[in-house]
Parts: sequence; C-alpha cells; structure tokens
Amino acid sequence: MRAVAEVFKQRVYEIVRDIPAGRVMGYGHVAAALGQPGMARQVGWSLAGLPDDTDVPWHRVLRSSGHLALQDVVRGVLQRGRLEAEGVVFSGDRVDMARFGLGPEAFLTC
DNA sequence: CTGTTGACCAAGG
DNA sequence: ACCTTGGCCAACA
Repeated sequence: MRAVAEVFKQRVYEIVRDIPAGRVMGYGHVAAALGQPGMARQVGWSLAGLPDDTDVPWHRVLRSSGHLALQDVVRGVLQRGRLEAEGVVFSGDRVDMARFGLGPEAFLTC
C-alpha cells in the first residue's frame, strides 16, 4: 500500500470518528474537512477497506444527497439500522441533510 | 504506461 | 424529482 494513501486513510478515520452520534456527513464534506476537495471518491475507497469490527463509525458517512452510498444491500440495511438507532430520521430512502448533515466547517482544525 | 472502475459531486435536461 | 454527462483522483488489471 502506498504511504500517501495510508496517511489519507488515517485522516479520514480521524474525521469520521469525530462525527457526533445522530449526525451524518457527505463524502465530499469529509474530503473538504481534510483540506482536499475533490477526493470524495478516495474517501469512499478508504472506508471500503474498513473491517466490520472497526471503531470507525463509517455508517455516518453517506452521499451529499442524503442517500446511502453503499451498493451492498446487506451492509446498507446495517448502516440504516445503526443510524436510526442513533436518532437519525429517514425520509423515505434518504436522510434530511439539512438537519442531520454537518458541514466541513465543524472540522476546521485551526 | 493506458484503460477501466468506483461506498462521489455538481450541473443540465 | 429523476436520469445523464462531465469531471474528479487513486487503485487495479
């Protein structure tokens, strides 16, 4: 694995770990919080390599539209279940990002 | 090195 | 509100 990617991943995990329960973020927002907008896909790729027993709350990260990003139905249900357990309300098949979504501003480590 | 793929995003129809 | 298009950047064959 490339060293650069490892650092990127670690920072992604760091941000995701700081997302409070009951809140969600878009991949692009996480990338922006890292100071590198445009890396949204790499954020997704980084989370894709997470084991099931990880301490990173990857379920709090979804698309900017509020839809689940996962393609695997099984894991998608798991993600939705965890979010609802934390108080996140699903409007149909998506989450109201205006209420539960956090902006990158919340993570600007001065 | 080139081409395809992907847990994305924003804009336009 | 839904689908398509172009752009994005790293991993992978």
